[in-house]
Amino acid sequence: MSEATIQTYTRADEAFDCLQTAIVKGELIPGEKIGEVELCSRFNLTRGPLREALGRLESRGLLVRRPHAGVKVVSVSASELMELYRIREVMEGLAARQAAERMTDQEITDLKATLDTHERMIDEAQGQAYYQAEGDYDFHHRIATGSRNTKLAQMLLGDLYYMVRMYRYRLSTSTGRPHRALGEHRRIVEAIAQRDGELAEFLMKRHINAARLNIERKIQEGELTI
Amino acid sequence: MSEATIQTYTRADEAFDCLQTAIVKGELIPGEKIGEVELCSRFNLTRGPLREALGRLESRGLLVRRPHAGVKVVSVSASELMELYRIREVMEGLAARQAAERMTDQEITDLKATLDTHERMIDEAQGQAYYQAEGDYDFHHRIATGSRNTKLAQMLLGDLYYMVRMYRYRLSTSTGRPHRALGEHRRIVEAIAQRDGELAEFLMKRHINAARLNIERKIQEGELTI
DNA sequence: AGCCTGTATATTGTTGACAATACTGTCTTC
DNA sequence: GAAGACAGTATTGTCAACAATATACAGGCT
Repeated sequence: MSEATIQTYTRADEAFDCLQTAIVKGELIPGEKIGEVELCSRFNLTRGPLREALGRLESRGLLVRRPHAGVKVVSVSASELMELYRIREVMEGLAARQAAERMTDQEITDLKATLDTHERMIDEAQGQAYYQAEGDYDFHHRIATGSRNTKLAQMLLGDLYYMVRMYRYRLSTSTGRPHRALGEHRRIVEAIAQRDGELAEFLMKRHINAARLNIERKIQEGELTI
Repeated sequence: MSEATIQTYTRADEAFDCLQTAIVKGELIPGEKIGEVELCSRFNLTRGPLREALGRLESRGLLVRRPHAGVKVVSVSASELMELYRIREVMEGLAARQAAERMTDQEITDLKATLDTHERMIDEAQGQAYYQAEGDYDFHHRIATGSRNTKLAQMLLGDLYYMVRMYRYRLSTSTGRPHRALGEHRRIVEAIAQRDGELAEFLMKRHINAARLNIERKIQEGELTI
């Protein structure tokens, strides 16, 4: 049965996916109040499944809801975005450490291969921040999964990354940073390949801290308004 | 208006709270399949709001849902529970550090006062694990809130604690551990009072690690089956 | 003129009925 | 006698109408 893995998708799941990507891609702008009927016609849904999806999104912190008053996309302030990076720092540090202990050799080989792909992507898609961001996302995704820590991966992939990506979509990566980030990625993978969990954790924390400082600097220089 | 803060509660919120506490208190046992209509009659609800609540709970990882097949309470294995503690270790470490930097003097004073209350609780309610657990929860709750990191507090209080409490309800605290835990709490508060974030983080991580080892030992000794 | 109050309206919350799907038991066949 | 297929049933997913509430606007009062 090749179709055994085809899980039946319910309308609520569909609604959830649609809304989540719409929020991440910035089609629904933060702070904007959105009506239920408008969303229904927009995504061809009925209100039942939609409300279920809204509940899930609210629970994940992507929406805020006031009873009888409507829902709106969450708007994260600059300081809150920085706090998000602080959380990522410790959680992904843990993920890197556990990945070093638990990833299979095959997974590590694949991870190295993806880094090569990313390098080509950065060279080819010169300045196209979108693809660079996707590459970065891919890397962190693999580490989170490689940790074999179900809840940790769930929290990173299901919660934090969506919120971070929501902002990464609209801020261009600074020139030079992608190459530096790639170098940092390589060192982290090196540590994982050597099964040095402590080092992998340290390097990952420093990597995310660098990304945070990069954004912080941009905000202070006024290049970026959130 | 003293009633300005009375947020209108919707039936879905009610359903969510009911189910969450029912799961945490063990009234709904893990792995057990539960029907929607049964839940409705049990909590005097209708299926609409209930389904919304189920969606939220699934999104938080307290329930697992298979389309057209029903929902069941998530059953966390022993190793998964240990992973939960690993996550707590890094996240609460961060919370303690930020709390040391940001809590007001008043909050610290209050925190010290609650520790005195906990001490009395432990002495009086000799062996009554329930109250001891509540005191412990209270302490960690205050630290998380004191971090002034909205998302961090949300993830700790809204996600992790419920899963941990779900198991703490059914496992008795070992004799001797409450007093030791209280001592550890005192040292953490001491570090926070001295605004020593680094120390607070270290002590909190060690505290949670000790709790993890305590449970791990019990499981290995067979005193505890999950 | 500004503020408060009351009503109208539009939006959200809720309900119960209907449709689709997975499980269970029985019957048939090997 | 056991295994597979079929149908019935019970449960979940979906829908559209109804009720409740917050916002907005208009009118009156201070």
